[in-house]
Amino acid sequence: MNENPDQIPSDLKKAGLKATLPRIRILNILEHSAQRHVTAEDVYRELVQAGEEVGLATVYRVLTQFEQAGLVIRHNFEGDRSVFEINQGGHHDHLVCVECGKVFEFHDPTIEERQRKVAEKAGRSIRSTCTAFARA
Amino acid sequence: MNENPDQIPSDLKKAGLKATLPRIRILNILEHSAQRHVTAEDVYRELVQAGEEVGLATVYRVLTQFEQAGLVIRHNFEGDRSVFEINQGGHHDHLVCVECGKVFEFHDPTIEERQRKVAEKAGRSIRSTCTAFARA
DNA sequence: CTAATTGCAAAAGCTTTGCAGCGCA
DNA sequence: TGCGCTGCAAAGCTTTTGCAATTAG
Repeated sequence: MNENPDQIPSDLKKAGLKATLPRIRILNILEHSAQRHVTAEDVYRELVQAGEEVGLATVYRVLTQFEQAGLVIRHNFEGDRSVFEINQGGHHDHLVCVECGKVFEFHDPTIEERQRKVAEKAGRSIRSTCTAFARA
Repeated sequence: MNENPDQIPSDLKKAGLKATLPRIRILNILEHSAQRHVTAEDVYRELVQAGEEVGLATVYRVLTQFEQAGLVIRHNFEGDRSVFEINQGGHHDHLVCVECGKVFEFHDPTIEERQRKVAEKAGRSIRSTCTAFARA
């Protein structure tokens, strides 16, 4: 969590990115968005509503850069669009309803530990998890 | 598992689908594909190579119908395309490498049971699971 | 025979890319 | 000032849809 807006520029620099206005605005939105998981379109809409002059392509580019820098995590829950979530370190699992798209989060140390071991056996580390569920 | 090709038509009928040639061929491919997880394009390619006259749109339509009928499970591992897997009942988890796209499967009763409980609390049931991992 | 199904081509989305101009360091 | 970044528009992809022709039951 980052409550100090003035620290955003240095966060960006640490990530090797110039502290440009679009990037600062977008990171700020990601940190304070009401919903934890947002689409590129969501971010774009917020920017436009705030009167910012930003193109959708820039939003996509910035989000991709943030992902590569480890600032955000990209999920493909629905398949037809990506959602982005700010990376605050704490690992957690996602439950996604395939009917309504709703996302629940939960954290289960036992599951996490067992998943970690399986990944380790493959010589890798976990990025994110998602369990699809439905009413059926 | 279904080793008898002649049973495919009845499987389709049970699912409320006419036993048309494209559907029979596609279900057959899903049952015998070398790789468990295939894209619509993969299926289409196999059909064409086998000399079948089938359109890609039909493959997508049939796979979607199969999904709704519970015959296959659709995953959105990569985000840029869906992969389909025949539903043989046994639940299992997926580990997907976000770098190379490789899919590993594993089954952990403890994880499964705990996931099931979380889903139950939300009044739903699990469809599929996916853990994204990478070398990082 | 009749309704369901298919193929083709076109459309629809989401996301990426090319390029000229602008802005941060 | 220089290189990186942005905006716009166009392209690229996967997936869906409209419609006339075909096929299963």
